[in-house]
Amino acid sequence: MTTREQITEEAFKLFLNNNFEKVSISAIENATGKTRGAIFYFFKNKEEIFIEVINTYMIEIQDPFQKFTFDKNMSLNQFINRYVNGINTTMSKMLSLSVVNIYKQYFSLYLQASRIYPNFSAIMTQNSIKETDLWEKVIKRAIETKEIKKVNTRHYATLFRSCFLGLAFDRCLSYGINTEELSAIYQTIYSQLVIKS
Amino acid sequence: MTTREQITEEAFKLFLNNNFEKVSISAIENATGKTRGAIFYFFKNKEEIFIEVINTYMIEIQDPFQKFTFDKNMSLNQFINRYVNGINTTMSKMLSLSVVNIYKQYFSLYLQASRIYPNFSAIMTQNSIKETDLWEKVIKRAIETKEIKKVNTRHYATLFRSCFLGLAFDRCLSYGINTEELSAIYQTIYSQLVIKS
DNA sequence: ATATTTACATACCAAACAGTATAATCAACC
DNA sequence: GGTTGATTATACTGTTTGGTATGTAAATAT
Repeated sequence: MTTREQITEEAFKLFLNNNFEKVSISAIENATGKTRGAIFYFFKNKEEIFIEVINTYMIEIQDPFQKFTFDKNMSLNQFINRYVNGINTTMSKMLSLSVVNIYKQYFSLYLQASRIYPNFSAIMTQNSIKETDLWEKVIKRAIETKEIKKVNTRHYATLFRSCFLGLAFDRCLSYGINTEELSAIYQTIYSQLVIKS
Repeated sequence: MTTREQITEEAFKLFLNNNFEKVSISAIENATGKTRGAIFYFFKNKEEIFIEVINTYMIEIQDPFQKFTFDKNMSLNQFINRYVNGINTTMSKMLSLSVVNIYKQYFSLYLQASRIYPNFSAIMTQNSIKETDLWEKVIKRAIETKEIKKVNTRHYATLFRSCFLGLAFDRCLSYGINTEELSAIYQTIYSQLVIKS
């Protein structure tokens, strides 16, 4: 791993646990074992380190998840399973770096970024719309194929998306989110929509 | 308004827009028109100001909402309307103090508090459980009275709660939440559960 | 009338901070 | 083996920070 990558990774961990202002260059020195000289050789200032952290660990990492293959023949049920699995793997990736309470830290960093990183809000808004659109497509197809009843597709798309976010946020200060519970809730909603044959 | 209240209110506005570390005592001086002497006469240190802010604007303000009258005879449909209205009024109260993007600021403060305010996580966890319990009670009654179909009450209680939170968080960086949309989504879920007579 | 408390204001300080200037080290290449 | 450029270490600086020490005018109590 290059020095630049080391600095970014350690800074990421620090920014997860503390506010931008609280993370001092000295702290990054200690965490990386490098000195001021090395840090300011690669980065112009602290903000630039933050930008790099967000690019690496919040924007690029989300991309493959956003673009995860949308199979034309996928049923809503399959999509739900795929979605929950996607959440699982993304978060495993995170957990391999950090330690505990990943959601709380992630949400915190997310809001920090919205203050410091230019265009962050715009990028995340785009992602949100894209994901909801994806949900809607799948739901529409599920209605066409008579997998589920006819419902307001936009509302259900929003619901499927918000439901995970909301649960994650609600639980982020306590015992955290549980993939099985999330999956079960999705199944409960689904079971009210599905046309039993 | 007492000096103490003035300091608390101005500090609240500052803490909504900036991280704890970024809000300097000087900033509070400027915002209130008072001086260091006054501030440290009423508060031991910056943390104590923060604690007071959280007590006043996050904990006490939520209490009446948490305890909002649960009428034994209330249908799920009525409860949903009451809930959405409750959100509306709570947020109006906030808006009268602050300016824009209230959810983003509120979530940010919420996560700040979880780091600085002792027991904040525990208090909020309790609130969360209480609210979900309340939803579950109403749903159970709605099943008993044959208002709605038989469903997994815990899952739907969690869903009804998470749905608002998730939508609010999802939209907090963009155009914000819309009460009509929220209401419509709740109605869409409800319409799949209701037994049409 | 005097003493004491309340409610601030002013001046100051040590520590921590981000960032800079410069020196030292290292590897690669001629 | 000396030169060059990339990388890292060290020493330092001006500024900002939270907090304190002290002062003081008015209110209240005795």
